[in-house]
Amino acid sequence: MTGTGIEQRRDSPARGRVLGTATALFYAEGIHAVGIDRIIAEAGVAKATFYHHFPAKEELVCAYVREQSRIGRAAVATIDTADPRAALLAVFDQIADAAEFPGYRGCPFINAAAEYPDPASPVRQAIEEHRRWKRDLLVDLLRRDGAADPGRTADILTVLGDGLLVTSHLNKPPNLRRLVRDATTAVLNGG
Amino acid sequence: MTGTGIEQRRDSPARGRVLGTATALFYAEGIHAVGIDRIIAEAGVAKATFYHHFPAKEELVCAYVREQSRIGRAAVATIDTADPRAALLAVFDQIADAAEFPGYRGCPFINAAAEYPDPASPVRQAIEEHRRWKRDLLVDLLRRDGAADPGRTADILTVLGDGLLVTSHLNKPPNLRRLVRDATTAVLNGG
DNA sequence: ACAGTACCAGACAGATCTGTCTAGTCTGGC
DNA sequence: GCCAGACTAGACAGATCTGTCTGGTACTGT
Repeated sequence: MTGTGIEQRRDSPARGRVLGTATALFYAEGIHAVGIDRIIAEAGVAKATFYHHFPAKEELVCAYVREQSRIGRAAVATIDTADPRAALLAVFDQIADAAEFPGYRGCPFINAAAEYPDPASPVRQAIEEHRRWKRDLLVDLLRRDGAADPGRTADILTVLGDGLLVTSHLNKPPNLRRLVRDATTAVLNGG
Repeated sequence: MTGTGIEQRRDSPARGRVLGTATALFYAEGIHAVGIDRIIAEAGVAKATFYHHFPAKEELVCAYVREQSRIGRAAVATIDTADPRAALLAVFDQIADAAEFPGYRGCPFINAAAEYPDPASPVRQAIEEHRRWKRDLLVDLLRRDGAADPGRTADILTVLGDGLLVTSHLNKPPNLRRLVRDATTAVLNGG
């Protein structure tokens, strides 16, 4: 049996163009602020094709969140985890990388959650899944780094990460890269 | 001359009802998700009255942000600042207070910024003004507390505050109050 | 008595949004 | 040859959104 049906549907060029366009627009301008008409126009896709791949806008928003999650996981996957301490620092260095990127507009998950108040909504659950993944990653690295209480230190690192993502967007403090490194090191040593 | 014109307009009962309703709805459900029709219906105000006080929705959104700023400043104003160190801890304790409040949905300024991408927009400038006020507050208290580099420590405390506001909403870590206190103390002693 | 204003009720216009539907093209597998 | 499915173009319906306008009531200061 060849890869028909769902598999092909997920890989179709039109679907990819829609998801790519939506990812760029949703992140840059917000989700409620971008309509379907604009997405299909910029993706060069017919409306029927869009609704063929995504039964409703919310499905597209979920796919957007999962796409952002995929991008984040891919970035982390490039990190060598042989040395857990170095890997933890590298994870946080990536925040500084992202913040320097032109068009940086904060954390896509925090921003999306701001637009979806209901914690039970599929969008929020997709966000939660990503945050669970990230926390599990931190706990694993911290355990391997010999942290006394990996769970609690992961919570503190989560606070630090969220804070860095927000502050680097809304305040743009100077010496962000050093601030990230110092704060991370302080938590890991003093944890 | 009596307090006519702008003064009276700002204090009118209808305007207050609109702003109060909008503040509750915008915070709870997001800004783009709440329409004018719903606000005036729940505030019990005629449409003409609304547009009499707020020429456009964006004016109301700006007033909402300033109202949230007023609420935040009022909360801080209750703190005794004789002891700057105690005052700093009290400011961060208020984050834990807010996070325990039923209906807590994160920081209204961070959430609003997520919906207004243009940093030059009036809404974003109102947000920036609040964040400037908060940073100035921290710098002042830190200086009086004898911090070596009040500006830099204020940046770190801003990261911490933003992180706590976000994480306490999206992760709800256990022992939040102790986490807030420990993290703040660590920054103040180690920073 | 009068002007000004704040207010209410609700129709209305015009734009935009989501989502459906029709009608037809192109391509790959059988 | 034939058919299923991915695709395009675009009309259409119905809801909702912002903002305007009409018309009328009530209070307030002069």
